[in-house]
Amino acid sequence: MDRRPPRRPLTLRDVSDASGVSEMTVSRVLRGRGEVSAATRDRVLAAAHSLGYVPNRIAGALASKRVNLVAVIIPSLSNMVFPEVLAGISAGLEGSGLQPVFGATHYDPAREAAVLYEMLSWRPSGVIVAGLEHDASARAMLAQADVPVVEVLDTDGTPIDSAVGISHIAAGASMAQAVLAAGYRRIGYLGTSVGGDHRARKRRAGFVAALATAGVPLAAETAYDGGSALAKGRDMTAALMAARPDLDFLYYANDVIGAGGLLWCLAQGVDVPGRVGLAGFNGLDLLEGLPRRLATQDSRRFAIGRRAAEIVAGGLHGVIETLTPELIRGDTIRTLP
Amino acid sequence: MDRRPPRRPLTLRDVSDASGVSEMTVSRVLRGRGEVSAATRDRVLAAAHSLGYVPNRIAGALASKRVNLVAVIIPSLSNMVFPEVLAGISAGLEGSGLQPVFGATHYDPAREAAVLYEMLSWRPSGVIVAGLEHDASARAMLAQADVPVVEVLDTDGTPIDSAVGISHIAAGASMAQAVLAAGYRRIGYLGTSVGGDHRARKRRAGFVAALATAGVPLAAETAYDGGSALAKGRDMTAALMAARPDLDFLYYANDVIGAGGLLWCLAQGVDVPGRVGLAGFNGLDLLEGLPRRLATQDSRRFAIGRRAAEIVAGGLHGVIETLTPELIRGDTIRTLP
DNA sequence: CTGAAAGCGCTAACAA
DNA sequence: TTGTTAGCGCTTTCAG
Repeated sequence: MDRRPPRRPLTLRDVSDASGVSEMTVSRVLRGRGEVSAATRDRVLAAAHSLGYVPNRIAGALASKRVNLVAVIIPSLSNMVFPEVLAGISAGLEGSGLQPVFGATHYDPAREAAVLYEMLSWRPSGVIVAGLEHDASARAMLAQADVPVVEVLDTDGTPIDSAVGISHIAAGASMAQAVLAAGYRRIGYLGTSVGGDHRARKRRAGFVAALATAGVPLAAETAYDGGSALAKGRDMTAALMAARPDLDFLYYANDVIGAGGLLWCLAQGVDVPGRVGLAGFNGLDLLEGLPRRLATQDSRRFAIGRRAAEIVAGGLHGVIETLTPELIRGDTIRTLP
Repeated sequence: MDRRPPRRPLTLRDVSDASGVSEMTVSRVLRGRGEVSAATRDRVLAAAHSLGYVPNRIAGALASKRVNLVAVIIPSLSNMVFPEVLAGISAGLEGSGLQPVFGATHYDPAREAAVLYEMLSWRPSGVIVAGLEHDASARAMLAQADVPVVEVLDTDGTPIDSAVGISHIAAGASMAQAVLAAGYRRIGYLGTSVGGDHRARKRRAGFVAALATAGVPLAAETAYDGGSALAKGRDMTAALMAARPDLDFLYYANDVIGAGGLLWCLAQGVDVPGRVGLAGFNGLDLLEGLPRRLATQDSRRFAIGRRAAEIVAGGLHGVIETLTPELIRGDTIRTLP
């Protein structure tokens, strides 16, 4: 081993001195650009390696105007769904040399704008942001950003640049049709009270509208906020069924509360799907281990993240892709009326 | 899709021209540093705002050698646990002006080193990395990095700089003692086959060692890889109990497979915790909604993330904190032998 | 309180 | 194939 490296951070110049090759050529070797003789390359790499040199991308980015960062802005990390989108983004960025930087908004438009400003100050090569709803300031920044901007998870609205997602209005409507076709008529909705969750709101709206078209009103509805969603689903279901024992179908804002409701029904010996039908949303893996499979719709979040990343990596603009959320009937919607 | 003509990005100079104030003073205003008259400040802010100027932190970081990025390196995003650590980091960074940049290693040491190199090239203000096990190259880079390095989730080993986590060996041992005290003697372990999961391996080792001290051998063991963990837990449990019906306790590598096992037992009418006791690990919220609460240990992942972030934000070095994972007995370990 | 000059460490563009 | 010359857009430093 050589002696301890200096506390002063190493620069290209150190590698240049150690190898007797000009800074420019060292730079070429380290980036794998341009023609460099094998001998020179070896000398440079040996020097860089033995010094433990790590290039300074800040300087590199400033000089080249190329930044390998992608800004990712999502509401939260606690909701299972977003990490899965991140995983998809991570997968889609694979091999492109791009790296995700993420920020959470906690469903607060002002924080979204602040986080976005912060991220744009790094001049990322692209922006991926959840949803189509942004405040005026965020909207202006996104419109001015001269890089791919992909709004994900939702296509019910007008994107600023590209969008990849599903129509939550259509998803709600599609579920309503399946529920009606199965003969259920006294239908309750169990949602969340997170004001900023536009996608849940749209599903509910699509669901209610489709019911209305068939002359069926929403019979009851309730909402929760915070805490363990599985337990909340159980408790909400117990409360709603106590208040409205006539209900024959329960549509949940998401699979986790739906699973809680399902477990409650099974524990109570309620006949599912005969006496009461159930459905959630997201298509979580989780459901596969339950004693009975909850009806749901696959929200395609991994695929959405991956596709968004590909759009950014490809430097594309104006791409709009609406994926179709597969309806998974599971065991909680009866087949015959 | 289409492509857009590049626009020249705005610079300080544009704001300077628009406001008639020198670049230097504009810079001061925008950073809130130094004494600037209210009148000048207002003029500058008005100009910056109306232009939609976003500062270029790349240039700023190069000039000031200050970077508001924190590198976060975790094995994966699909395992619930890591997003929660990220959420803790996000919370701990709140108000510090620091932003997390994350990368996933997929439990591959070579990828860990590659991701780390990539991140260090941005000269982050700190590094938070999962675990104490790294390859020689990663270890060397971390040792040379002149910023806080916090290894999280595990304290069974020697950290490079700081560490915040729990002792998984002790956690396994502690669970073993609870199991033995309850009188269980024919004990099986249900784990994962992810080779790089050092923490699960350490829990198992601590568990087995503590059993051995009491003269009790591990009676059986099995492992899974991939797929829906809840379903896997159910299937593994079914298979193991079929092969070894004499087992009276099942220790799971994590709560999700444990929950799957619990649901299977309940569905089969197995007397839990009388005939068979069960325990998992992590203390997931999920468990609160199950018909019976699985015994587990809180792995303190949010707190760990937050604390690690605080260490980075504080610029601290050499801090070692071992949190204690609370034992949650739930309803799946009997109280009397 | 405000401004001018001199880089930060690297790479584009050109020269040799 | 390799080297030289200018910056990239900002902040530090020091002068007014």
